[in-house]
Amino acid sequence: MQQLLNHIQNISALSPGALDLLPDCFKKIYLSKNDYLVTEGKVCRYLYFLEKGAIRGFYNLEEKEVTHWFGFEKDFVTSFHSFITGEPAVENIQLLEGSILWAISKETLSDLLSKHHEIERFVRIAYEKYYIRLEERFVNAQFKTAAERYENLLQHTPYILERVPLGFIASYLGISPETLSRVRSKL
Amino acid sequence: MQQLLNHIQNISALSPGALDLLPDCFKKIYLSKNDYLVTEGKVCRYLYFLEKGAIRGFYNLEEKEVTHWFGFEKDFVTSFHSFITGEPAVENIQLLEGSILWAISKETLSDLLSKHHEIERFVRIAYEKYYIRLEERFVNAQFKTAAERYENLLQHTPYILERVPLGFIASYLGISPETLSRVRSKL
DNA sequence: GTTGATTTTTGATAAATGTCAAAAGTTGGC
DNA sequence: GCCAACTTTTGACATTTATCAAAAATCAAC
Repeated sequence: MQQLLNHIQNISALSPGALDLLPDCFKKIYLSKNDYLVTEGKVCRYLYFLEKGAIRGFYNLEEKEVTHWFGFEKDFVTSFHSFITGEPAVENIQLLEGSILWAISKETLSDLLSKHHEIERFVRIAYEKYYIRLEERFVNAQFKTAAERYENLLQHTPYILERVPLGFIASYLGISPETLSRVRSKL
Repeated sequence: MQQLLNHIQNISALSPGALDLLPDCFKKIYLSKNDYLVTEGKVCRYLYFLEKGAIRGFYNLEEKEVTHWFGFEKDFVTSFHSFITGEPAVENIQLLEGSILWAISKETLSDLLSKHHEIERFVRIAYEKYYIRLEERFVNAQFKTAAERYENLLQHTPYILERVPLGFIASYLGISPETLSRVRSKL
């Protein structure tokens, strides 16, 4: 819990009063490798903070699993579209390692946001960071070659390589495992 | 101005008190086709609401202009990364048509956000909508073929075709103008 | 309307990446 | 340690998309 509180404080300082409310709002969850956190077709009503572990988001596109993001320590994770809109998730979220998470329900979060400007502010600022991160990935995905995307990953998020099988990374980069293998052999 | 106020109310209801503050916070701007709103290398200190007109964001990648987004009526536009971080913009924003915009400075907006929970809330909700929009584009960009991306545009944002030259649209879809032309001839 | 500039299309070819199949390597349970 | 399952690599080939060049179409200013 302390790690979550620290992470929040890092993004936007909260008053002791607001901070004290948080521990009761989150529920600790332990999950094993390969467990599912979110399943396609079901509404995702929780936002999670990943304290320890690794996780991937993927969906099934024409018989194939397409992994489109990874989460690690200190990431907030959820099926964002489903969580926000209340529609069924189109993606699955699965554990890559045994993990420890903290879950907050949409209702509890909404309540916090309504009652505490400083928590609303924290979320607003967190969104800015996540938006910028996604924007970078978007540009990378659409306008760079397979080799450039891989080099970019090496430079900016090399820890992914240590913790995720190459097949998932290939998918994450939008290339086939064979192409990734060839890109890697030429470096 | 009324259009801007309506649009904000549509996203998240504001009290009359908060709403009354807004007109003085925005400055009306008229720009002509081909004018620049944001230029690469300069810090972008304003957020804009596009009341009337059309606009594109692009950057120069290896001698080539890469258009990565369009804005139309009722869109908030800015060089988001630069506006949020205060770093120089890496992109350019250029008018595709003569346009009417409302500008708010970062300082003015920050002030509103700090003083009024309901405006912070509105921005938080607006971010959610923009995040979901970007997420959809990301998945589309990375995991669909050229033809699928074009068909997706036809289905979801056909008005872009009416107002933007095909060359820019090709770039927006991440394909060459020649490929776009061929995709179109087969439908 | 004519003309020059720009955009779009068409054709030929090249480069990047995907697919399929098989071999090699790795991993985890027993 | 061994075996079965899974992942990664390698090779041959197919497909998609880019590039270059030129023709056709469109646009904008006079």
